[in-house]
Amino acid sequence: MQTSAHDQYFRSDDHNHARCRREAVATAATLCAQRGARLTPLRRQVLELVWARHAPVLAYDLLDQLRARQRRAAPPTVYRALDFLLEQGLIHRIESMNAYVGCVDPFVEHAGQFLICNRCRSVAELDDAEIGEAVKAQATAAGFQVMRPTVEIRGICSACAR
Amino acid sequence: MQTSAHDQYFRSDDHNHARCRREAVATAATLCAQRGARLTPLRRQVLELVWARHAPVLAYDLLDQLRARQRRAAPPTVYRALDFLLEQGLIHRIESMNAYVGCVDPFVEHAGQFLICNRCRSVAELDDAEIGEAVKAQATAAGFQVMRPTVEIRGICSACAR
DNA sequence: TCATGTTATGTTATATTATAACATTGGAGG
DNA sequence: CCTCCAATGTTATAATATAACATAACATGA
Repeated sequence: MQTSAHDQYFRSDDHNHARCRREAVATAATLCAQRGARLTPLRRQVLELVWARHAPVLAYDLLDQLRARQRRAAPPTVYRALDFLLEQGLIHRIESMNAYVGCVDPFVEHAGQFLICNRCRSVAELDDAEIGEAVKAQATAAGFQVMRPTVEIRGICSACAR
Repeated sequence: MQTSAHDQYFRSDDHNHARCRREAVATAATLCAQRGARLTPLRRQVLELVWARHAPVLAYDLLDQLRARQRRAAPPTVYRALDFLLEQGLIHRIESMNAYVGCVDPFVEHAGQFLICNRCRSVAELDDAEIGEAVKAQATAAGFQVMRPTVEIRGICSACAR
């Protein structure tokens, strides 16, 4: 399989995504166990659904999918599970899409920075120090105390630009 | 009147905001005239309402205010005016709040970066080259073509932290 | 001037996203 | 087992946004 420098950002179409998802859920289970947080069957199921792709998923799409899998579900079912996963840092909310995406590094808390393709919707999650420092520098100059930085870069990924 | 280094970011409570608003609307009129875009009474009125403060305004609050001023208005009335103002670069949408804020530099197109106080909701609009370049560098490394960068930093402004 | 096409606004209905409030269930620890 | 608290179920509704079509206003060339 060929690789390129871009691969560390966006996943190729043919990467083993089942494995990504499996590992993400396993990691989540470990972290929750460590923290005494309960990754219930519902929450785990929602996490799996969010991990369907490296792309943001809408809350009501999750709702439809839960219902398709014979689970009684209403909007709060989904939003509460998402709230739990957000609190645990297992997913991120993409503000510019009202959507949710799995966190690729849930071990340490971080807001993340996202490159989001407008065509295929794929997301690359970054945690770039230079962006973070540039933001911090401006905040400091303004006497501003950062609580939650949102950095979402919309555009076209290399695969879609070809 | 005392000033501090922070003033170039957030406006003090006692700045002459009526003047900010007047100038913003005058600038908008000039730009629209230059471009052959029509800043109709409705659009101008919405722009004035968005400029009520240096803080994001919700679409349905604008709707209520239009109605309070004896104008027949429905949601599309407001959203269409907002769309026009966004297209002309006269306002920005704050994705993390579903809200809209006046652009402090509408002469050149730019996405802007925002420091937003969670307490008083005041916004400081930046267009910092370092942030922009750090984002650009990551995008380039990922082979990603940036179309619309969203940078919204939520936190506490210096006035509210005191 | 007025006929005409185009842009802007009015109007009604509905889609989409999210939360409030209260009832019920189920698990963990005493 | 109890008991309590956390999790989920359930119903209703709030908040944000757009679709679709009707009417009005405006610009411009005949």
